[in-house]
Amino acid sequence: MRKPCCEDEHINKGAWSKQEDEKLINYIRTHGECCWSSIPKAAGLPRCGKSCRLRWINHLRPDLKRGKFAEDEEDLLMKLYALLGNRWSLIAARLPGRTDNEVKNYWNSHLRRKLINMGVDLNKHRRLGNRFLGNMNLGWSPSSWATQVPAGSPGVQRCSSCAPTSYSHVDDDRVSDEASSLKDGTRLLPDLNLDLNIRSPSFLHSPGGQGQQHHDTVEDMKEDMGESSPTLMLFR
DNA sequence: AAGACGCGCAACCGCTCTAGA
DNA sequence: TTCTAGAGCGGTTGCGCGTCT
Repeated sequence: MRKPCCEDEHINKGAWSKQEDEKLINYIRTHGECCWSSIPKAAGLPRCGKSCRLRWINHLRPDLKRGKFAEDEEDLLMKLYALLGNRWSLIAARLPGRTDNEVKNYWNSHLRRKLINMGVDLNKHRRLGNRFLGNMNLGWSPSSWATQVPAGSPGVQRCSSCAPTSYSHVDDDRVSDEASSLKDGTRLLPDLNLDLNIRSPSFLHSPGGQGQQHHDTVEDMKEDMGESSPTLMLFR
């Protein structure tokens, strides 16, 4: 029987109060993000470390972008879901200012329904294999990502003894189980490019190259396939 | 006006993974 | 090598709010 992480009866649960938020923000501004399990005691918060971490990551970080998803974010989210599946933290890492929880909620409440309404069977949908990925320009590199996402939140120092937390880097290893097996054991995701320039899948071409059409852009594909939404094609 | 219903979001739960002893 | 604690993740739940009847 697993012991609950917050079994202390003095631990608060439920919505955070303004005072609690302020305590946590002040503590992290002073000491950095470090050792979540000790933060509640050190900051004088009647919360468990897990709860503090979640509150900070999902609501208090200064670099968060709130509000409705823009159309391009929505489009990128669909592409990333097609590529990564329900790895929300990885998807969120590629949507600057968005959290995994936010991405997950948005997917479940908006996009899933949208796709279902469009007749996309998400149960049938499986993550794309190397057929498709091999034709996508996934030129992402950890260094390029590092230039897009700061190593820490603006104005927030990091404890020198601690590794960065998840949103400040992309956890390549955790992607590896499926993605790494896609292409001769070569890890693909470290090369993921946020541009996600999609080239038409080779399986759409005639195999011999005779009469083979080369689609350099999504627009080309749309023209050829008469598709209104290139992203939707990922789910078909 | 009020009760029912649905939706969106915040937070919790329980699991896996990893690092250190 | 094994054990343990902490961190992180995805799934699920519960609450508040808006809309509908």
